[in-house]
Amino acid sequence: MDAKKAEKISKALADPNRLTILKEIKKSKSCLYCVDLNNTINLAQPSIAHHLKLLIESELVTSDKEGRNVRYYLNNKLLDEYISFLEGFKI
Amino acid sequence: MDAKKAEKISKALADPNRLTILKEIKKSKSCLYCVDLNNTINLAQPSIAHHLKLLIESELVTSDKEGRNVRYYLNNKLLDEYISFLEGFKI
DNA sequence: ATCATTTATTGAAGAATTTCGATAAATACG
DNA sequence: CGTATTTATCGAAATTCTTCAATAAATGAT
Repeated sequence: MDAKKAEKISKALADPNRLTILKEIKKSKSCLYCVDLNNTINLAQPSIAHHLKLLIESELVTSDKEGRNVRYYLNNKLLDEYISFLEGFKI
Repeated sequence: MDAKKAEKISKALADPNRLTILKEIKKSKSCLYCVDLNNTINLAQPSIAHHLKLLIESELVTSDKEGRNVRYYLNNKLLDEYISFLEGFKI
């Protein structure tokens, strides 16, 4: 992973609501629907959509459509690559 | 590590110049002087000082004074804690 | 086909971040 | 002491990010 990609992922992680979304994805046993976040996160719907978009653009989260719902998944592989990048800073 | 702390660290990592600083700390074999960064990073001195301050406030980087220089170190322990926090998102 | 539900987009306001010039503070050197 | 070097702080401008209301788009249900 290059620094530019790591920067984008760091930015995706640099917001409390996006961290909450990742926690909810984990809690939901591998996926969740966007609509479920409206109960968990105290933000207007367009704001949640915005945060999901940033997470997807960072590729930390993937999605697929199921009818009119969207399911979200964590990209474990990319998270591992990001972690490896960070390990590279260690002495 | 709680989410608030992780957010702060993510923010510290969410800038190309700060990632460069961390890389330089690594390259310098465990420490470096602030003044060395002026050659590596194309920013005015107050900007570099600002980025170093954010890294130190996140506690990802520690420092100690040596005469009029300051040495910077990576906080390996905190980086590991951050990585553990991220691992917590994995399925 | 109509209506309801879920998600996405647009545009704008406010907040936070980045950057720099100017300047101050601290320390080393002669 | 006076000067040079290194780092920190202040204040302002520019940019980026967050948030929301309004609205659109897509799909499901009746």
